Amino acid sequence: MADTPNIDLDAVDDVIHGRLRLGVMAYLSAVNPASFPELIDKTGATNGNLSTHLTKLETAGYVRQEKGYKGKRPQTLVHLTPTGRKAWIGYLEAMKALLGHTISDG
Amino acid sequence: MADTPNIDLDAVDDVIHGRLRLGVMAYLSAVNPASFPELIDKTGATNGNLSTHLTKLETAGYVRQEKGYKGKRPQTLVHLTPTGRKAWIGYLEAMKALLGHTISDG
DNA sequence: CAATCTAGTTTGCATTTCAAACTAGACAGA
DNA sequence: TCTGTCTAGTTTGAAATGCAAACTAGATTG
Repeated sequence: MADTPNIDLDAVDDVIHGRLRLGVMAYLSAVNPASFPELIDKTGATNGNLSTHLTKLETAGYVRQEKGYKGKRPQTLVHLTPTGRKAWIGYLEAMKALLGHTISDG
Repeated sequence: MADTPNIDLDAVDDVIHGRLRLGVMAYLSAVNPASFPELIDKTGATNGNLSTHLTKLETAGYVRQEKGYKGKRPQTLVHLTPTGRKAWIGYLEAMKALLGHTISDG
């Protein structure tokens, strides 16, 4: 049967899809909040790069950066927002739909 | 439970990960081969854009473009290569590992 | 008080992405 | 036949994105 798969790329949120941001979101979905150095460690990003991408996620409303102190040193805690979690779930669904087609492959 | 997830972004193949290329690969994983216009239709890409990305996938050895004729009109058939299918499977695994962390979320 | 370390931001270059403009042949009508 | 239009694709240049080097700022250490 030729029921061809529906490819809905618009459902794939580009803000999340970017490789590094995807890593950040995936990590935050399990560990929330996470510190800046922790994210560098886990994702392998440089600090400059991470900073840029966090700003992008923050602009989209997906994370919140809480600038505080750990002792006397500054420490940014990155929180996944409710909006961010919702977007993450949506992304998971979109990807599941997209990636699922191979499953029944012989 | 603080066993933090391992975020292996290097395992996420950038050639596949690009949004449009992801759509092409997903479609080809189910419908192989597919024609150029069919891919335009399914992914919503412009022809210029699709052309560029197919070249990229071809350079990576993931697809093969078979230029033939349907009647007298030219028709390019895009085939997923064995290498491409292998890469696709690898991509699926990488994403599964990355996206899986949320599953047990309450 | 000089050097170094942690934490993070700004900046500029390099790559990537995208669609508009173009090429080329097939068909349709006068 | 030759003019226009349609399908099928490629080239190209402008815009967005991604990345890490260079920089800022305060804390700690010798």
